[in-house]
Amino acid sequence: MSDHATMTPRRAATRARLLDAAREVIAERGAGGATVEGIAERAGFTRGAFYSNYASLDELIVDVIREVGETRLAQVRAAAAQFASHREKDELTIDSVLEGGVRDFVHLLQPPMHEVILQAELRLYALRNEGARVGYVAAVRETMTDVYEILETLFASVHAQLRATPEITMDILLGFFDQGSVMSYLELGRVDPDEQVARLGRLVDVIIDRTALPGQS
Amino acid sequence: MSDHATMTPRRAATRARLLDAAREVIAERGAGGATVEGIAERAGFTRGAFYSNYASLDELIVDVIREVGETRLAQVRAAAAQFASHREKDELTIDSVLEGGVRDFVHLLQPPMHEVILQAELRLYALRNEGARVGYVAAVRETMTDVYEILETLFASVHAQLRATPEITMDILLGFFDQGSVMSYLELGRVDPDEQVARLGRLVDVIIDRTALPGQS
DNA sequence: TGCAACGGATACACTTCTGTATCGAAACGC
DNA sequence: GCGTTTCGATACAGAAGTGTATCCGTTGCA
Repeated sequence: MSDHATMTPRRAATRARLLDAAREVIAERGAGGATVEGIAERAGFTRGAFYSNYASLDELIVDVIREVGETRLAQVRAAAAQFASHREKDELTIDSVLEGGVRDFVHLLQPPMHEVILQAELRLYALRNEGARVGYVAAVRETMTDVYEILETLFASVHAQLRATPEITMDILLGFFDQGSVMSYLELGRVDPDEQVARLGRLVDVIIDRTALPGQS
Repeated sequence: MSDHATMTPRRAATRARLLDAAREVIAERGAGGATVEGIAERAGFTRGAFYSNYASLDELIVDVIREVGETRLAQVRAAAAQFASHREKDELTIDSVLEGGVRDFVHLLQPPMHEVILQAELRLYALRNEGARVGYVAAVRETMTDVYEILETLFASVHAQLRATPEITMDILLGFFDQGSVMSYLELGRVDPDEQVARLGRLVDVIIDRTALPGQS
């Protein structure tokens, strides 16, 4: 199911358009407010096309969860690769490393509002639907593991210590940025990039131990 | 609007029943899936009763947001009062204070699943509806301020320093427990009290500076 | 006691969505 | 090139919800 490689190009393309449409509609109207009719129409099809590709709306939403998870993981890995290539030529002080990290990762911390809403909707959907939980949790955990490895490498390269276990550190990170982006949109209607960078800096000061470090400016 | 003191008892009682029903239905079916019909029926009324008390579903949901905010604030203040009375007779070491804090506040960190879902739904509703944002943000900020003052008093009494600003500290706390309770429900289907207490302890070790402290066990 | 206002129930017309069944057209195997 | 399978459109009946209009019992007040 949903393995695009094993289906005809036409079918794969139709499903891809339905997936895109579903992301939009769920972000706009919520998982509860999303209808087969609305999604098919947004994709430029009728309901007939939908039902010939998915047995139910739930099946499509599970597919959306899978796809969003894959996309996010790919983005994290791309940012990590970019960071790794930068790091080779950059000076290895804690500040330069942090600055590089911010430069390469900060776009992940400023999701547009519809992404914030979509994430929240999918999380809620997973809370309510047993069948979606496994896929959702797996995607989150995989992303967390990747991010934690990046963090560990990053701080190890400047001999800094994370103050907490991987699990706690990742819970802090994820919760912190989730909270920050939501409150930004609620209070300002937008996310301020400079503000997020500053918040990231202050968070780093909390989660790492800077006491016995060389190379501070 | 919604000031129960200024309306007839009958009207106030009807609205209270509709509010309770709305909380349940929103938690079960989402803000998008909640209907006037469903809420009225849950409250034991017909739609006629609903429309004679609220002009629209949106008006009721805004009232739910207000009520949930008030309830949470009251719970926080009750826990704080309980904690303050305990603290007078307890020994003032950092561990006894932390233990007392955990004892009095930990129930706030283990919301039942329907509360977690309701909170998430209301947050999403506020993200989508400009009219609900002001009330939502005010309620969150007021709660945050109260909690921060409690934290500050708590740590000052044992000469401990919070490592970050109030805003950052509260964002970490809120995000951390939001993240933790959601992931607990997704992975275990429940929140483990002992686990949450342990997480709280590890989080405290991250957000405070224990280095130059007296009275550690 | 009587009447006016209020609160809640019922009825109505309208809209939106669902799932299935049927049909034409495009793509594919031989 | 021709038959077969696949894909998407159209049609249909039914379910569920919406907001308004109307009606009736209750309550409160003089």
